[in-house]
Amino acid sequence: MNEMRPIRAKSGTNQEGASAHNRRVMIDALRLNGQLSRADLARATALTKQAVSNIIEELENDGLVTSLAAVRRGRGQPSTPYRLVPEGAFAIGLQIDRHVTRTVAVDLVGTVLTRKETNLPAGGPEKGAEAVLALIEETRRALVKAAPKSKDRLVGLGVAMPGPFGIAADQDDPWMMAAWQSFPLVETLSTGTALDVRLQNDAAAAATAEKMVGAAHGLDHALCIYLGYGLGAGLILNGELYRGANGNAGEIGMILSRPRGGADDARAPLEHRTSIASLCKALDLDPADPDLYDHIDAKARMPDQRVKAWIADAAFELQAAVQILETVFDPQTVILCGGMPPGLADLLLDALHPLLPSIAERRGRSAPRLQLGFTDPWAVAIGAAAEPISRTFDPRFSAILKTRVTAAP
Amino acid sequence: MNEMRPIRAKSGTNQEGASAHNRRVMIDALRLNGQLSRADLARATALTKQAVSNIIEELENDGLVTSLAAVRRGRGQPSTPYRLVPEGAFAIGLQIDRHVTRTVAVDLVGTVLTRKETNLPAGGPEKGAEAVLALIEETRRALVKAAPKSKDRLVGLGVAMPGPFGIAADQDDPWMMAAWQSFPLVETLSTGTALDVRLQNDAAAAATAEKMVGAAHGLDHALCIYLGYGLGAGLILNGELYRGANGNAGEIGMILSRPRGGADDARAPLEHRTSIASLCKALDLDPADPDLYDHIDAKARMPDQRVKAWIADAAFELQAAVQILETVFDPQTVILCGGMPPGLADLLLDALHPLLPSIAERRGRSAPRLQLGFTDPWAVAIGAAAEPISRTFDPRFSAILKTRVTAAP
DNA sequence: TTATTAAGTCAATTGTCTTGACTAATTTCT
DNA sequence: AGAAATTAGTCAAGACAATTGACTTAATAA
Repeated sequence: MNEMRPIRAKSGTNQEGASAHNRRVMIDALRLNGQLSRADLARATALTKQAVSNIIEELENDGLVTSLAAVRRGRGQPSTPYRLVPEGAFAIGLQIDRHVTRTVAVDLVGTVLTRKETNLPAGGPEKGAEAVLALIEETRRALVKAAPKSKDRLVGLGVAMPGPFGIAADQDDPWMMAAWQSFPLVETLSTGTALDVRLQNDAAAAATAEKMVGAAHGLDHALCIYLGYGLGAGLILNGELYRGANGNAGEIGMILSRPRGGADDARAPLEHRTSIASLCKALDLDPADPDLYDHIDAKARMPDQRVKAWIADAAFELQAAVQILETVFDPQTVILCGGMPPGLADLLLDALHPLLPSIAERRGRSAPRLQLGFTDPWAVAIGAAAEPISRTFDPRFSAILKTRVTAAP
Repeated sequence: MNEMRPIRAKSGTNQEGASAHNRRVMIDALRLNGQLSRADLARATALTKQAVSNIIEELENDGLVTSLAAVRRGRGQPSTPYRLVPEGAFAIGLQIDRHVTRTVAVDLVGTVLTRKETNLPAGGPEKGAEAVLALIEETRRALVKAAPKSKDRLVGLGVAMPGPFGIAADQDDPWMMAAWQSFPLVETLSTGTALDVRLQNDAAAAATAEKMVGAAHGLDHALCIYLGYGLGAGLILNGELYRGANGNAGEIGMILSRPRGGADDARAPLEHRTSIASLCKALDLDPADPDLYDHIDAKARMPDQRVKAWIADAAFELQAAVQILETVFDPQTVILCGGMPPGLADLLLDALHPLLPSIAERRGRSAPRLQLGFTDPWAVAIGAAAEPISRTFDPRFSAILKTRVTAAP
């Protein structure tokens, strides 16, 4: 009788949605400002003192916030500040990369409590999935040992791996990332761990880390360029990570552009020239070498001609990338991060200046156009762990709505 | 006593915020689906039948929706569909461009009711502001004549002009756009018209038009490349127009890239090669000529060598721009629009194919990677007029919050 | 004719924020 | 020293909007 076309509509909300949002706003405000009194919170959130009082009391009962000693702030009754309780929530992060697999556990404020690293057995996900589950189990045990409360307060498992997802990928990748990308990893880990599992690409995870405990803390519009084995960008727009229609937003390593000295139509992916993979190629390093980081570190400390040439090339491309991202997104700042030795990062940042002119050159900037973020190789795993915390506690549109709008990775 | 640092926090919400959101969700659903019954709406929005009934009754009393004849849909009581009432709201759009100033008035569903065009007196905003106010007044009168209800139902004035805003601009622009860009236009128009005035750049306006009545209707992730006198992009992300930290997001005409055949470091703004301005330059046309459109139309119908060369050049650059945007945003589709004769648009679209490979090439795409949007020169003015409608009636995060978070243009 | 299904209403309930009056603690003014 | 002003925070009642569950109405299917 009826054609049964699907009805397209956004979800509605109710008082509980509003309440959930307000709880998140309180937590966000405490995270951003360190400590605030109930009156501070009322002013900052435009809610009434009474509403704030009720919510704070609830959060205190839930073990998410705690009061500090009263402070006198001039005239009037002294205020009682509140702060987040780190042990209020925990999450585990998993990074699957080509040469290494890492897990970390973090608490509500982003402190790292455990970290583990392993090399997956060759053979892709069919064999590797089991090892990954074992690693997570081990991490969980270590976390419970370090923080017994975590047993009931684990909010989820965040997974980060190189993107893009859902695309016919390079088949000539010896680390079988393509196999991992098409493997039903989220489902496998969900059933294997009974945790809420979400997947993002490594650049997005790096951006999540920068947002929670790094240079993007408190910024609503920030872009993280992540220089790892590949090249990507994590996009923080309107205070939330932007994923795009298919979870592949920010894969700037796949921008096609002309190499220096190439012909007009000789277009190649940016990450062929600007990534740790390209550095390894340029320096004849073995990317699978467990001591790769130290080798690169040594090279960066005493750069020879080949290192200098790679840096010049990479900086040339990154200048363009930064200018493009600034022009397209109009962000407050761009953050350069990646799993590389600090020496290399400094050389690269240096070589990027002066930056190309862009609309980001405006009077009264508060943040620098480009700054260095985490270069810690663990940043991606930390960001992966930060995602469940962010999803559970940060204010976001989808958290208000009745049926959670989940974007497929 | 106290250091008085500002407290950073997001705004809270309450039942009224939730209610406002639900109203918007209903209107959005009716806009997207044409007509829906209360039961349909309840299912689609995850609200209860009763809640929907109350909201719909209220919207009907407010003159925003109306019921249609009951329809039998198989077993069960027939349902009563509702649809939007076009006369429920009106808005005026103003486009200030280099050579021409246009106003249009639209209703709730985006139908254009009046359109006016004028040439501003030379001398920039000091002299032009008065003429603009007069034009708006004239439009308002014409609108009231065409739709008497509009007198009490005018929700705002949307203004579109070329960006970027707040940047030290080209001073050698004979049309004094720089002067307009630094002129306090919003304030002047606000006081002069007593309307709610908001400013956006022309590409954003074009995207707003595409979203309300064009190719982006119902899409949550779409990019509109706007080829006008300059070159820009309007970004629809998560169903909302993205403005960036300073309202300049999408100014892709200012991407610096190497011209075909140029040296590696010979970087120039994209719009120097890809814009109607560059076309005029290439064809020795006078951009201020009131018959410019017809001249270009004639050229496009019988393209000579110079036209072909320009198209090849522009398409070469646009291919790269589309690939960059797809890679960075991972949208559902990219829409090419602009104020140009359809013949030229077709030639351009043709020359853009085959598109460069990108992550947008995935199985099961529902929308084409690139499609043609409005080429109507009035699209920007229509988009400007659609902005107040969208701001007033579309679901958006900021509409739920207590203190409206307004981004400065 | 009867059962089933679906749309939509009625009336009471619930959850959450708001309102306005209040208490408490501190500094500033006289 | 005492009074006034200011600020933090609580108490209790009220308002608002969605929910709940029973009900009515109207159609098709058996």
